Amino acid sequence: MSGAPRNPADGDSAGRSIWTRPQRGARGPAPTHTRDEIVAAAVALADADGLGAVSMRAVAGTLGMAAGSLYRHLSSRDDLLDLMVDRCVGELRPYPADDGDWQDRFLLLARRQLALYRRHPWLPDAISRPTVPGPNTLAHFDACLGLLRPVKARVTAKFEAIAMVTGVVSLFARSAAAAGTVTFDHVDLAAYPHLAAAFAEPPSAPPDGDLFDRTLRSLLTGLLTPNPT
Amino acid sequence: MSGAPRNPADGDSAGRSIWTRPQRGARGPAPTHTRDEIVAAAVALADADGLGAVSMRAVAGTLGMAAGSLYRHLSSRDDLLDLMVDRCVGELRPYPADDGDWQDRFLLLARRQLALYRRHPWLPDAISRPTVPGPNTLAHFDACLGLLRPVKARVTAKFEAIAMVTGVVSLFARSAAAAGTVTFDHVDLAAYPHLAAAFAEPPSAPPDGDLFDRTLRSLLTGLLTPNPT
DNA sequence: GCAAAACCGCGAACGACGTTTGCAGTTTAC
DNA sequence: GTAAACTGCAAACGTCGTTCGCGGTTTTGC
Repeated sequence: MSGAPRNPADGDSAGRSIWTRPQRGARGPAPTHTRDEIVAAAVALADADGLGAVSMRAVAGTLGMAAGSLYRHLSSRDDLLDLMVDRCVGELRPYPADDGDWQDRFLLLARRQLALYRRHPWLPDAISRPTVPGPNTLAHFDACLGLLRPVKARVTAKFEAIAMVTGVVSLFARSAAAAGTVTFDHVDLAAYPHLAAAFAEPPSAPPDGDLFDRTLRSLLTGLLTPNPT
Repeated sequence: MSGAPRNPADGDSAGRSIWTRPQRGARGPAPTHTRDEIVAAAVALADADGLGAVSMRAVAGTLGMAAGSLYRHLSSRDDLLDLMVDRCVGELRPYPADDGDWQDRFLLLARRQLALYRRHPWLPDAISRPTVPGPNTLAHFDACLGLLRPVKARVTAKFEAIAMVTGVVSLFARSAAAAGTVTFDHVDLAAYPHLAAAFAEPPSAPPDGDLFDRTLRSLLTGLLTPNPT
């Protein structure tokens, strides 16, 4: 009988999170697949068919291995999602240098973040979920703090601003992904006068400036400006 | 043999969505539970243990019925979630009157929305999902448009502003629900200098004014103000 | 060198999930 | 009064995340 230990670093207190668990044990045969391969396969699956397509069986299947074998590399599907998130957040590198106008730099990073979320539409869903931040996520956060160094504000205010900007970027990505999904067909507009009036207007094209830019700029100045209190 | 029709209004083109499906058929015995009872039970379950606790078996169980029987009232779990959302959005009534300063009124409604999301922490998750808007959701949207009537802006701009405010309220609710969840323990801060510096600061309490208020105000003026373009 | 310990991948299984189906019983319409 | 429509139930299907025990492989310690 082989006994209790089934996973590397599965002891009482060591390696509780993915980020501290060794990629492979030091004793047995070489794994046929690396952790990176697994995460890459999962990301490809999610990019193609959404988060729901990332099942243990599907991920293992594209790699030609059995579903249970995945648990040699990670201890749960949540771990896999955490790894996927951090891998994609790594695409944000390199971060903008922290010189010049801080708001411009910050917006540049936010725009890159938006592009990232559009490239991986499942990312907002994977992030809005109790997550253990990985090295790339921490580095991104650190870079944001670096960009905000010239700003005179409390640290908590900066934290809040970063979180809010990240959240708003998610909203933009989501609304772009869901464009055309919401339909008001087959709705009796009689009971909703303002809605009916809105639809009666000529369907003017959206020629306003850059909504993303304007939104984030007003958000940043609102949150990180020495407010009169 | 009873034949094809299994659900009320299950024909070819009628009653495709919950909102057009009749609550019960006209022919058979009286249902032992109403649709409202089912939705209320599901909401109670979600309030207590989150969206994951809302399984067909659990909902049916608390009502003393079999899981499959639920499909006499709705045609999928997604339908149930849509009903739950709309039921809770109904708690936003009555809407503020559309006189006085429109920004104040709008913020009042947003604050009520935040309270709603805190009362039902699963709501943001249930909303961020392809959803068919129910009557209460439509009424809420209509009320928002009513409050924005004195604003001189394109309809699309108003739509965007409403969506953005709703999204930001979700963010606030989520961040409040996840407060203390994110932990930076067991992280080697050496690699993240700005993060380390931030934690080195005295942990000043958050005595800033009203973050919610400031955020939404700057957002609204940024989105609904005649911008110079 | 050699045994013990640790690790790898596999296939089968477990419990929970959403949903479907056939059936017996009940109510309404014609 | 008969046929159609509806209700609820128990059982089942397929999928999911996850666990378990098994042979086979590699390293450790002597």
